[in-house]
Amino acid sequence: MPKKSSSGAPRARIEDIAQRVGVSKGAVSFALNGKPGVSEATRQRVLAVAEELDWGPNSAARALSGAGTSVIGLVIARPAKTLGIEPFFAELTSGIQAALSERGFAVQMQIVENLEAEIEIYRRWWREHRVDGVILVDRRDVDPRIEVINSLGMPAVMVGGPGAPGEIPTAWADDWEAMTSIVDYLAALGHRRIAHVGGVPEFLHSKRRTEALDAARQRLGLDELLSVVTDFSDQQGASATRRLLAAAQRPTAIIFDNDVMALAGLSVAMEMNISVPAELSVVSFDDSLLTSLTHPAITALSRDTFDFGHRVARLLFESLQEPMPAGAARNLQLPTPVLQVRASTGAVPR
Amino acid sequence: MPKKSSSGAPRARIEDIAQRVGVSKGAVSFALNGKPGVSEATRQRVLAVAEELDWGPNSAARALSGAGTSVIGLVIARPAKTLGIEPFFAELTSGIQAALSERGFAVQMQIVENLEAEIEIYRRWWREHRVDGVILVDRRDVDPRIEVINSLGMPAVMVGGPGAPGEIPTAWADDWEAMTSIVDYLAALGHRRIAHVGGVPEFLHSKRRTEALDAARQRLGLDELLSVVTDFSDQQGASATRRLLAAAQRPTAIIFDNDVMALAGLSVAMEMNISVPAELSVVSFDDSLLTSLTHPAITALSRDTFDFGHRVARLLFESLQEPMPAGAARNLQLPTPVLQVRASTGAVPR
DNA sequence: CTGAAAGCGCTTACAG
DNA sequence: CTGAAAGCGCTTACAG
Repeated sequence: MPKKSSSGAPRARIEDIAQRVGVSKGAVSFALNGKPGVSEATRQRVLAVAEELDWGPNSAARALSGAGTSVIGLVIARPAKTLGIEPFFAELTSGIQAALSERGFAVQMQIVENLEAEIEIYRRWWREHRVDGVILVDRRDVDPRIEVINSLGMPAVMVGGPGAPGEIPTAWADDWEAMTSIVDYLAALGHRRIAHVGGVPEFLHSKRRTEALDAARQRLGLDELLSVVTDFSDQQGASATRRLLAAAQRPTAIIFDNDVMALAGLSVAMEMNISVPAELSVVSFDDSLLTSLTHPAITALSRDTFDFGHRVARLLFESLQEPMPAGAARNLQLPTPVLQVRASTGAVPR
Repeated sequence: MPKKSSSGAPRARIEDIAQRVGVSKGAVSFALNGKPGVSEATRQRVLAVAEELDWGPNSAARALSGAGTSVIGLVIARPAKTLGIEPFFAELTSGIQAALSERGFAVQMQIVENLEAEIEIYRRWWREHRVDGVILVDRRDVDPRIEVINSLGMPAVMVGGPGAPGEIPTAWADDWEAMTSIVDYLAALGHRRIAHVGGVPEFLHSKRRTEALDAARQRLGLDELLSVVTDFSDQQGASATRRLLAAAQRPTAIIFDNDVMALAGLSVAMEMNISVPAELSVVSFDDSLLTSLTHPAITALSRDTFDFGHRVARLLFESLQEPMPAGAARNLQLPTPVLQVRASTGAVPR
């Protein structure tokens, strides 16, 4: 319970404007909100005085009289250490914010350690009327959040697909096609031993990628290699790479599920004196500044993550305005990421 | 104005609890908030029913009756592109959140392009009672935010020092000493031509570092070299490095003001076939996963940024509880970052 | 076109 | 120990 701050002018209320202008509070409210019921002359006076007093609506009062909070929640359940380094979320958040602030919404954000904590936060935020809706990221293959969100009746958008989870609108890019485009490219360069350092298999996008890789290998008659499972961290990316490169028949190309692991993998190759791309091609599934910072720069799937965030936020707004009829769900397929070829990939070593 | 969501159970109110238990709303409020005025038996019944109904306080109602919003604001005025990649802010934010969520506070975050936009957000958030206080980062040498915050009377903590700006409590680490420790270390390795790829000179910490470097050079009798000014971005870091390394008398060591630029600088050195650390030592002022991901790993000043955020948040809580008497200001000096020596530094080339 | 009044869900003196 | 009532700052039918 913070006390009133000592200095600073008291913040104006509608009452103050009403007194100065000499009309009722109701009239001021109508004038400020552009509703009919006041003369144009009164409206102008009200607006002028509001400006002069630097008035703004008390968000608590507004929320209490049914207007909603104009706050959107975003919870990310990943270890803070690895999160900090992943440019993806910062860009996504920027895009979300850009769309939200156009409409006077703010983003309330929280980083937590696991899914249980994430779910508990949704419950609390909803119970306490802290947000009007949430954006869910890192969709799971089997995702307990969906049932919770639906039972709460909380407006939400899920990032990750394909397929609509119950009534929750979903925005997704085609990870299958994306992975296929990488494998086709590497196969065209002559690679037949293509390894994959994947992410958390519980994440739907990770699973889709691994499945797509297997399908492509079969279609193209490539060697069967395991996809290594990691937690997306640099450590696990590095140790997976070490294991792969130490094998008798080492791969000629490795696909990493994110930019951080690709970077770590590149370092490991240098450590082991394996030249990239002469002896090993490296591809990252995520693009970011990181991938062009290295030497050689890393070939990566590129997408406009800022725009992605922007679209996701707009999708959420649509649901806020007219909640889904039961059974229906809005879906938004985003552009498939495009391969940005850089110096880390080349023809298979002869 | 979002409509009520279609599905989902209605959220319980104090009224609902009062009806079930058969007491007044006031009694329920006392019971829930642990205040005297209700019998222990009643309190237990109330708590049980609240639990059963999954009740939580409507934050708008609470805020409106004077309890504050339990929301802290954080605005970062840096280009989203470079921000995404800087682990510093994500770790700081995590630390802040850890301290805040212990007390039921949430963080409202916004990334903006410039200082003017940042200031406008503070005004709006305060006008609209959206936050109880804010945490300011990237302190400027001449910082217009200080006057704005003071005139609003908004509780705040400034990250960056030294010295207290007006009445705003300040948390800071000693950048002067930190820079000195780097230069001493490099000088001990025999380096005499030490260059510096600095950040935005308007930022107080950047300015302090540059001054400390000049002082150390003079004290140690090192060669005078300019500190290059950048915007902290990888591009400017890379081009500054190229310029430095192309000079007739190139430096034998370069100090980079953040990890992203150090990474970019390392890539440039590789591009130019300048071996690190044999021909060039590289030091980063920021430590993060990035610096250990490279090959060679980068020597860097290391600090516990998570803990930093935690302390900053606690400092803000203190001000929320008892606002500063005019003139007084709380200050918190944080541990000076410690040099983490890695493979990117070595003896001066002979 | 305008005013007076009730209501949103809490908290908190004030009576009993 | 408990209840009835006022108040926080808005919005919104309801009368005039």
